[in-house]
Amino acid sequence: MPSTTKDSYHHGDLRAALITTAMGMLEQGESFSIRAVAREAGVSPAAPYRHFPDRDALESALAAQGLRDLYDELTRDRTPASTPAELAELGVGYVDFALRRPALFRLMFGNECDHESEERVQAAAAIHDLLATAITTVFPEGDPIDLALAGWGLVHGLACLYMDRKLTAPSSDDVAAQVRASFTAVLYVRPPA
Amino acid sequence: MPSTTKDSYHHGDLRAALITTAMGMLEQGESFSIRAVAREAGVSPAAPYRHFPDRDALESALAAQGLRDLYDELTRDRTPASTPAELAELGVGYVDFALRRPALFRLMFGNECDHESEERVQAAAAIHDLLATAITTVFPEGDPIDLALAGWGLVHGLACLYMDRKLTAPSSDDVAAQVRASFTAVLYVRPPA
DNA sequence: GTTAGATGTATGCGGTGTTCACATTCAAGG
DNA sequence: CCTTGAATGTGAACACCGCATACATCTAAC
Repeated sequence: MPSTTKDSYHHGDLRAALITTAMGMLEQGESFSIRAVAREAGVSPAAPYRHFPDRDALESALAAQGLRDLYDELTRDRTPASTPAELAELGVGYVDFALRRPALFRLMFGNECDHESEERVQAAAAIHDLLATAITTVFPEGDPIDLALAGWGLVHGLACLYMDRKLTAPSSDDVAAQVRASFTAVLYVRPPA
Repeated sequence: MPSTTKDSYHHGDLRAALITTAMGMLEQGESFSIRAVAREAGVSPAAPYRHFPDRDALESALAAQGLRDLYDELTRDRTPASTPAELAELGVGYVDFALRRPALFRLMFGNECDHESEERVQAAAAIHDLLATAITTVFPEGDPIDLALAGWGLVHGLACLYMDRKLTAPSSDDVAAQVRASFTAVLYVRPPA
């Protein structure tokens, strides 16, 4: 069984080590570079290219992992959303994830994600399904496509705006409160006759 | 009157030339680098640093210009929004801007925008006001803060998602239609009793 | 006119992604 | 068991980047 540390010429499981190392860098502070990841993994700058054709491929692997993490967070300790309030909590979870792991979130949603990696599309599809079923359950009479569009757009926009400091809140609890408030505001407002 | 082309040791108006050159690069294709801008302006790589302390400062100037452009687009040929449909058109304009000038849009909204440049905050404030008055005019009875949060979040999220290909549409007209559809879907949906 | 400040240049440092030739190791077949 | 080929690592290099520092040149104000 090959170990994770490099006690010989060959690393053992460099691919996994690169991913966890890069993920660790993403968690604390923006930047991550292939060279820095290689350095921290105790390997030469060219070694990562044996496992990922280029930087985008590594990013894609990280993004896929991030999508799975997000899905897990949104489903853990929660029954499928069946009320507007529970739907709002999905949004709160989405925004919270973005603010706790902004660099990863950017990798997941903030680029054109190239030409799909299979695990990535699959992880994204799981989240899409989660949203779609929640929407149709909570609003059986509305247009599910348009409502999902609006719901995703709303929480994604809030996530980005908080992440980039265009909106601010004193604490993550306040962020959550504002997400809920915007959600109910838009749900219960009546256009004037 | 100094010309824009470099016919002598001094450029004439390098600061403006750098901004327009960089803006031109942003318009077509993502990247822009200080060195490339300097190259295209026919000037040495270090020259820009006489006019901008660092890259962020140039980006801030570009972002400010972008914010003014966005404001102009949102107000040109339009009366102040007084109906939900007109409010939706503001959102359509916002998303359309993002898709026509994605690299600039990212500079405007996709980073922490550091420590404010004065022209930048001012340009941003103008847009905030535009949104706030539109919201209070269209929904005099709703909570204006929460509704503005939701409205901005919605259109910003849609803009980002289309920009990063998480959502797709055949043409910009289709994007506009989907923005309107999500807007009305969320406005007229009734939470089940 | 001289001189001081503004503006441009040349050069260099440390960083990046990526490639290429080469080294080492592992795993399979004779 | 030994050979051999594929997988995986190394080292050096290229072209780019942001940025700093020392120096050159021009302009404007006294």
